[in-house]
Amino acid sequence: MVHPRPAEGDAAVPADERFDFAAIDPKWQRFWVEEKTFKAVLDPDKTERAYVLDMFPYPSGAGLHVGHPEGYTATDIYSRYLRHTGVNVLHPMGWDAFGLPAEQYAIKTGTHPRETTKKNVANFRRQIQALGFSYDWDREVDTTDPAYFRWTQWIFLKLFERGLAYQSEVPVNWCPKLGTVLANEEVIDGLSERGGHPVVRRPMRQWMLAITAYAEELLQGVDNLDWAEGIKAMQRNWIGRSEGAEVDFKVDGHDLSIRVFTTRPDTLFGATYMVVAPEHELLSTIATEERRAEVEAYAATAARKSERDRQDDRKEKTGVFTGAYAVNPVNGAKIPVWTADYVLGGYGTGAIMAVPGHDTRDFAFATAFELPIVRVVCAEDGDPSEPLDEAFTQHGVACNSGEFDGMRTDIFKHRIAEWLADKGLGETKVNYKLRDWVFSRQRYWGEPIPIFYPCFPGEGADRELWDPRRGDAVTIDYTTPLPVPYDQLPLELPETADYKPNEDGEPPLARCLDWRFFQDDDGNWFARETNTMPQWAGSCWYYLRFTDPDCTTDLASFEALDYWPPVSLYVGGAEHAVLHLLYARFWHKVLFDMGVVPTDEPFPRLVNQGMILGEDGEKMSKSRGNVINPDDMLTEFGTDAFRLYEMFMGPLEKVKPWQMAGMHGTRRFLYRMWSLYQKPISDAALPDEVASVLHGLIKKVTDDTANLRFNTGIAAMMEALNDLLKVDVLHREVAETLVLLLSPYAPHIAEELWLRLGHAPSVSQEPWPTWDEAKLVKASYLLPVMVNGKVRAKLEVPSDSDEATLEALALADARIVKWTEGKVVRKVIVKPGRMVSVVAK
RNA sequence: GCCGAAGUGGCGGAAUGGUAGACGCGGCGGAUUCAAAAUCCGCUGGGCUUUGCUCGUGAGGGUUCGAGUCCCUCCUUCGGUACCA
Repeated sequence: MVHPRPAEGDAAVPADERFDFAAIDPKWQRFWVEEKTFKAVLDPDKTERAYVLDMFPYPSGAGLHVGHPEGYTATDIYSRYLRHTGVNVLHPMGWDAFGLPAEQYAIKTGTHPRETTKKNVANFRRQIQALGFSYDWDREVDTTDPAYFRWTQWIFLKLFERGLAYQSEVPVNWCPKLGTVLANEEVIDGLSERGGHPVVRRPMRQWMLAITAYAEELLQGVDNLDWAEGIKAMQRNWIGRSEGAEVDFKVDGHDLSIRVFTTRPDTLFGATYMVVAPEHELLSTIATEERRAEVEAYAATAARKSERDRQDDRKEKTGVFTGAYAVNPVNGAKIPVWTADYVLGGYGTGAIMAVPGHDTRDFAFATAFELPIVRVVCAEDGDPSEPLDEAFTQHGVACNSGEFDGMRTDIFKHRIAEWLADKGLGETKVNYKLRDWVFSRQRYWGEPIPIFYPCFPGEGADRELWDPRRGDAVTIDYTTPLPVPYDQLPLELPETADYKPNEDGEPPLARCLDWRFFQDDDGNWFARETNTMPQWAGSCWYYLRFTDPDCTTDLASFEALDYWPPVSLYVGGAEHAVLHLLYARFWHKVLFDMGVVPTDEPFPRLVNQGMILGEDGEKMSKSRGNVINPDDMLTEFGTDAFRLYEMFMGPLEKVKPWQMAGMHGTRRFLYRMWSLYQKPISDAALPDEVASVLHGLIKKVTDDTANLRFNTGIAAMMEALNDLLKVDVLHREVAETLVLLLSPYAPHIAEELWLRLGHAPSVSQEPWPTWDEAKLVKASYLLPVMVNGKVRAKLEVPSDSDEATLEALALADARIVKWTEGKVVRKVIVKPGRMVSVVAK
């Protein structure tokens, strides 16, 4: 469709022509892509720069849903706005494309995950481009591209060099029948969710990342982040710092002690028994002969349970007495040692001193097994001899605690820790819930871990003719992990048609023998690591790659990393509140310590868009049949109406239900906007009232856009449009300003109107309008007058009236006199421009 | 349980401690039409004795000339998390 460029001053088009989005949307989308309108260029002279980033999507086969464009539209409006104000903006998009669905599809159909990914990426790109976003498409990245994951592997090697990547045997859910490892969520009552086969907890060699080494830095960094309080709280809770003390309890009759961790050393005198986790290393040592069988049976049962079951079973406390006794170091009391699965092997020391008087879990356990309960804390005015019918968990005053009686427990807590340290019985200690990150997956479609190991002929192998690539028996020395040399990166995935892990839990790569085994020049054999990285890996640093996506010498050039980061605004769903954001912050801090990046936090400002629910107020899902497809919306309502609606629904962060009727509303707004520009354009000077309204609108829209309050910014434009449609002419200044204000929100119609106003494209590169405070002032305004807190009159008063004048005007008004008659006016509060409040008794 | 967010018309939502309900949807009435859709105009929180009065922002208290907004207690919903000693 060809749009004749109208002659100067003649914007008149046939009055019956409607905004034809079906023709106009693709026209401008093509224009932007072809002209590279939104190409971001590193220009050291442009000091005002911004990096506006969306959490890049996993390109699923289902395509875009309406939640994606919510955040994308918000960042797009913001990016376009910043560009109008002269800021150099980096606004990229890419694909987090490794992941399980493509692999499962491969197992089912034999289609290579690479093919599935390629197809899905193409579809996502098409859908996203149809939304008219101002991404710099020259910076598109794909985590599955070897040129990209070369640097993911590079970072892994750096972590390995720094001792932050290591191997460990950690328990996983292993289902021998299915021949696979299962996630906690996939195990129900000790059986696999699919098929109902038994699942065991089994230690398997895994690669781990030592995120706990950064626990304190990750925690402290949270304080300075401009993120929603809720998300910051979730990160803090996940890291889970707790301060307390470790205390040694001697085991009676043994030359050994068991160390416990407690946050309440002030309750030490109340420890009436001790519990060690079923997986505790000393359990079988301390168990007495007559108790041993029962203890071991209990430990075996506990080992068989998945974490999920252990959580589900927690209402009912179980446990077994070991027969052993420990000595309380503060009072010499002999207390029984039990084992119970409410004590976790992986936290603290895997053993606790139980204080049933002051811990709810210990109280429940002591009650169930009839163990003694002693009060050692009471309220300030409480009675130390009063029995406890539930655990008293607050701080208070120490009692039944020997020499410490009467001391406030919050002080006692620190005093006793020092006392224990002096006596060599313990020390203060900080613990974190955060665990090291299990970084390996027994899967095909992920980044290969760039590590290899020496290997040797296995038992019974013929040493002379031995060749592990033929499947000869092999012994791999996993204790000697060797890094793939940097110049051999990327280490790419081998081709295979077999994507399933085998019955031993070995990943598919283990069967790619030609890839797995190789010889050095001296004829020594080596075996590659066959686990791959988890999906999180690629998303841990993609925001750095966007700054310089084609760099071949570094993950990005120094100049790019110095110029663009940190991300000035990061927008995405709250479902990534913990894992992605914590992992990315971790990698970023390591890179910062290495001197690779200049800032210690990657995302100083984060906004989480609220989920969009279905029209029924429920989460959108196929099974509920309440899914809205963006493609359908674009066809029926146009891109701009869709963008406007998603922003007009309510505040960005809020959870909001979809309302199809709302789409009609924003489309109608655009039709009306189009019809406004059918009016004759006047070059006359603006009348004062019009100028006042226009400048008020500029101020409101500017303020709302800059602060991401898009819903009210749109409302202001709707309101202005309603007024403007009532007059016969459209002043050129109004016409042009309005197009500019609209352009970040509804860029297609804005480009078209800008063209028809006689300008060359693109409106997106025009300067943002500014307002003049002086022009906001009107000659008079409506002043509400209250009597005793109720509005009784509204007076039209001159804008320049002073307080005394306003007070006089208010008190003289007949409607006010009616309410003050026969009363004494005690006080008059006058706020010029706001209201007058009269107090009369 | 704990942490976080939020409760305002028929619905989505607006309101620097200062006219509660902007804007949009829906509804009602009208114009246009043979008719309908679309479009345009007007009205639209409840109640009443309707130039006006009164009630009204989850419930109850409090601070203030004035509270949706600030403080206290409680209720409900949503999100996260959980035997973390």
